[in-house]
Amino acid sequence: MSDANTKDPVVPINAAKKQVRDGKSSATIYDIAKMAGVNPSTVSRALSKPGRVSAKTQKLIEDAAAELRYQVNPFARALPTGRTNTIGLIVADFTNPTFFDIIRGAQTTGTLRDYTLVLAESAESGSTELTAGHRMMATVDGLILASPRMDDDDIRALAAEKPVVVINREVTGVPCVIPDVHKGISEAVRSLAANGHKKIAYVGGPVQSWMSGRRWEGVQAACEWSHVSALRLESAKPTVDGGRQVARDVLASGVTAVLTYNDLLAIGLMRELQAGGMVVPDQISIVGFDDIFGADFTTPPLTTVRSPLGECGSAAATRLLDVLAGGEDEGTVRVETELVLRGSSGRLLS
Amino acid sequence: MSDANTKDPVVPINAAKKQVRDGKSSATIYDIAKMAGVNPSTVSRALSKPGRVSAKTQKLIEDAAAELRYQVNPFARALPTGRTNTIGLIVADFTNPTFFDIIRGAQTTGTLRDYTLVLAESAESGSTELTAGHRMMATVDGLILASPRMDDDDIRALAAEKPVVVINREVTGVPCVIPDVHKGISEAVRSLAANGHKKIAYVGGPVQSWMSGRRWEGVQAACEWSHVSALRLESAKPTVDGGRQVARDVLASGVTAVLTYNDLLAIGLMRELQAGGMVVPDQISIVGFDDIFGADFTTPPLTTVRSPLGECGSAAATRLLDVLAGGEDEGTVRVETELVLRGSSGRLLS
DNA sequence: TTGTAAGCGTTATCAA
DNA sequence: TTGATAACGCTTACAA
Repeated sequence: MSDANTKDPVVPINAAKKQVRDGKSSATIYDIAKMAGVNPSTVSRALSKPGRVSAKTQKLIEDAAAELRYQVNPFARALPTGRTNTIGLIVADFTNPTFFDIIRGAQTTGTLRDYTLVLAESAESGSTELTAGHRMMATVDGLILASPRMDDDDIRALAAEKPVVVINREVTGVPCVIPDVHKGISEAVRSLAANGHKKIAYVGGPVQSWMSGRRWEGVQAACEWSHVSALRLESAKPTVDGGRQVARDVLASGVTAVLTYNDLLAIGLMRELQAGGMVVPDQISIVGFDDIFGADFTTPPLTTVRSPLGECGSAAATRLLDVLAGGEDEGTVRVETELVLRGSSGRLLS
Repeated sequence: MSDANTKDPVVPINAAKKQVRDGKSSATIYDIAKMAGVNPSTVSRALSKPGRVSAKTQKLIEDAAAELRYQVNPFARALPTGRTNTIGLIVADFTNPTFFDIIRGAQTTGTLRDYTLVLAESAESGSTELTAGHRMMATVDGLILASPRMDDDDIRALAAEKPVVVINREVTGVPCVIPDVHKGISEAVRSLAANGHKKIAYVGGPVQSWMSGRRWEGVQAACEWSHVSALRLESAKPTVDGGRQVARDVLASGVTAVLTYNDLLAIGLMRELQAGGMVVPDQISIVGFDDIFGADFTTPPLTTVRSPLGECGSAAATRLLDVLAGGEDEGTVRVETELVLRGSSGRLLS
């Protein structure tokens, strides 16, 4: 009776693996139990929640576990509990550095709280994004959605399955964390106005982008307040290339300053303008959005409204983990934006 | 008999979860079996490997699965098989844009082959990195290590557990994918020599960095070949800031051109030099390494030896997945580097 | 405080 | 070709 294996009539499913384990791979709670002379369930108790077991056996078990270099098998644990200790993060586009900071933020705080981060790109359309979301739901305890293209109802459908936190967008009924554009934009517009600009343009991002809409609203409001006129231009895509393409519209519009939906657009626009012989900021001021990596590499360095994306990522992870830990949480968390005044904006010389 | 739950003497472990499932959450092969009027094991066969089941029942089962919106439970599957359909990627530093391309590459090809990518940062020292690696091993089928600080033996120890592929470094006995610096560097040095440079410096990265060593060797070889003298300078850290700090050493060395271990160093160096009044490339040429995102944002845009990092990531994932699919694979795959000639290098004017 | 045993969803062995 | 069933490693209700 001491060794059940010897009289086991059926060959274990993967004898090969077993052999390996006996050699070096990870031990199970059964191994620990045998070594400590207790029952496996006691081992389980000792190793999961503290204090459910006498101090003596606790030590016995911990020692055995250490000696055997025990590591829980997350899959075996997930099966009965349903908890995976994993959170998912879906970003719209790996190609966009905006998401780098978000990923980093989420990863860091996830790891801190002993959660694994799994990453997916939603590419393409809102529908494939929804599919990706559903698929991911199978493996994670909760999900962070960064700038999803899905519509609100789809997001709520996802949120009905498991906890979801949305970044860069507000969806009622779902916890969200968004940069509060107000402060940063008014600082930007005030700065522009103070430098004598009377007419500015906002270059929008994708039309479906919730964030782009908010930024445009913010620009309008701030302009009104500062008595400068604002007009909206459209970009084909929110990239450096899109920025280059919109240069002629900017020129044609006759504005002396432009805010763009994001830094990539701003950089493309600036370079195209410079290539055409214009001097930034002497002839035109350019202000980007986000303060992505590399925004200060340009000459002049880009003035931009900083979105604390890393903070968003980490705030989102924190909220998600809090909900998973049993907290109730709804509504929107706002992180402050601020103007980062660098060289691409300033007084008109002419 | 129609509802087993009512007469179940023992309350299921997570009755709450069960209820949810009955409402909407995912069905199991038992549900499908019941619906299709077959045994669960038949469902398993039908759904895993094709052709092990009669066409008729196959269809029956597939229809039922579709109707129930069945999704395998990866955890349940992982338990008996040991296969998780997950690969791990450990990067040294989230803060370094170099890794984003690698992540993107690995992610993309992983997803393509239906594998999930889990991400970890190894932060700090080689020892925590080893720990992270071991921990990760529990959850993944294989591991990609990007520029690890671990020593070769540790990497081999990891590789003994499960398939490992290393990026940006060569470890004998472990499949590696590395940029072949030779071509890119000789192009760079030739270009510099053709522009009349006689004495150039290489600004090294972290001393333990395998890659930095190879690059220095490459520079030496290429310089010898082109009859220009090469000297090596050290940086405190491989960042923009590190680049700024090394500026005075560069100045003191009297070289007219410098290659740096990476683009970040080059950018920092260039800005510091420019801030001190030097004109790039008229007074000094600067060549970076990697061609990271943003390398072309500078003025002048950075000349750099491009490492196809995305390709490395995707090649590593491909190799790993091939090994997991049963292929034998060792040795090193090299991806070609090339000079990207932009504005920061050129002829000396003086 | 500890042991017993059922159950999580899947795969794989064996028998039919 | 299909059905019955043990096994994967862990958690937890219940009994002791």
